[in-house]
Amino acid sequence: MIKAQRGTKDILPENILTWQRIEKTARELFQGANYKEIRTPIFEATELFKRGVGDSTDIVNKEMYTFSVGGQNKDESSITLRPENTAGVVRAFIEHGFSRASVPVKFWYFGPMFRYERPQKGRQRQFHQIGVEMFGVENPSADAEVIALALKFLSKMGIKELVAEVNSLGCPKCRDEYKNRIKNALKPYLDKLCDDCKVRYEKNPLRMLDCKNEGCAEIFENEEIKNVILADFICEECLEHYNSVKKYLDILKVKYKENKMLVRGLDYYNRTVFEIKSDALGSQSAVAGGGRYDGLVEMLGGEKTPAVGFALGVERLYELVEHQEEEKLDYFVVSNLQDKAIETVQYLRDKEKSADFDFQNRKFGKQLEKAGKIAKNAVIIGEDEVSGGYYTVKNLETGEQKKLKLSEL
RNA sequence: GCGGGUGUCGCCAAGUGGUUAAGGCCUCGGAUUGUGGUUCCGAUAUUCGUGGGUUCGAUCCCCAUCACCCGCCCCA
Repeated sequence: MIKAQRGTKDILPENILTWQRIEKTARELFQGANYKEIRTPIFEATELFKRGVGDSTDIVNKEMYTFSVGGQNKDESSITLRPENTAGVVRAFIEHGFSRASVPVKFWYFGPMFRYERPQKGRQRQFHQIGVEMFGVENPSADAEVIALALKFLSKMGIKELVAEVNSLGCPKCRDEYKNRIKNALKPYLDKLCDDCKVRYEKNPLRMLDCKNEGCAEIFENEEIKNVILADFICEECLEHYNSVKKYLDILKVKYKENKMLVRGLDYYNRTVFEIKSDALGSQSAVAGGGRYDGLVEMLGGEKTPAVGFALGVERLYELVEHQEEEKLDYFVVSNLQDKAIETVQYLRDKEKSADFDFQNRKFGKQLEKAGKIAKNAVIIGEDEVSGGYYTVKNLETGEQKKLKLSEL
């Protein structure tokens, strides 16, 4: 038997209502905030993600669905199922000349992403993200709007008491200096670090900071090291930007917590980064995450354009929201006169009522039993009704019956 | 990629080395050829994730494999 591929899931009718509610809430909220929906392709040139997401990230190194199709030149034909959507949106932004559009350019999206990982709770190989991207605004009010929007969306979905964790990674310049200071401080302990951290030490020292390895954590607890880590390293401009973000968050009454250890795993972030977590999710606790990526548009060949955005994991959100029951049909037509039944159902549907009938023409009692399970009302059509020129409508909750004309249904 | 756990009908779930693998829900049929959601009766797993092995015999023992779950890593 052929089964759904590992790490993929069918979204069944019994679950679809919640998905639709998520999508509807997103559309209304984001469009109301002047974000336009954008739908970009599921696959892109592999090169886009290598440059965009970053060569040193796990996503690019071991989690991409990459394959070649046709063509002789492998570089040209190598495509990848998108592991995230910021790179694709940036590509579209550049390709369609949005840098000429009036600032800010604001997009939102909803769609499947693909990462080849070991599946777990809150982690699938095909998963869905909802996200927003805002281009062209360096002002910290943009960062605050995006963070507030993420929280607003979650609260509209009925999830309260979530707190955003925020941090600033500084700009490339001050961050490099910070990296060097951390490397210098940790140099004497290099041997004691875990293997992963030894690699990170060279490639991306900042990512050592959220290492879960006990040995490493112990080293970072060391007074001297801790001081270096926790020291404010960001430059004047970055600090001013960060402080303004926090000021705007206060104005927006957004609850947030500063977390200096917060480092995002994608290379394109600078300055503001944030994450929204829930402890109801187990070890995959981040529902949403994002930040500023002022260098990405230029890196992908566009004009230098500041940008900020977030992405939210729909499957993780799904775990947190309350699910609603399927709504009952307005009418179920109960009749052993099939001609009448199918005709009446059509009539009801034309009047924008939800309606169905028994295609099997089962016994009256069985039809009514089924009606009781899936509909609010039964429309009964038998010999009496046909000869009398009326329809019997039975309210299936109260048991009350009425004789009505067709136009009164 | 590395550790730990699980795998019996669509769903939940008992079970034991030996003739027919409990039960509940759902579904279907009947009691009831025009009035349901209560009740009663009946039907539905040549089969116990898959493939091997041990054994006179295995759902229950062993090995492998796959899938799922929980951690690590990383991310949404």
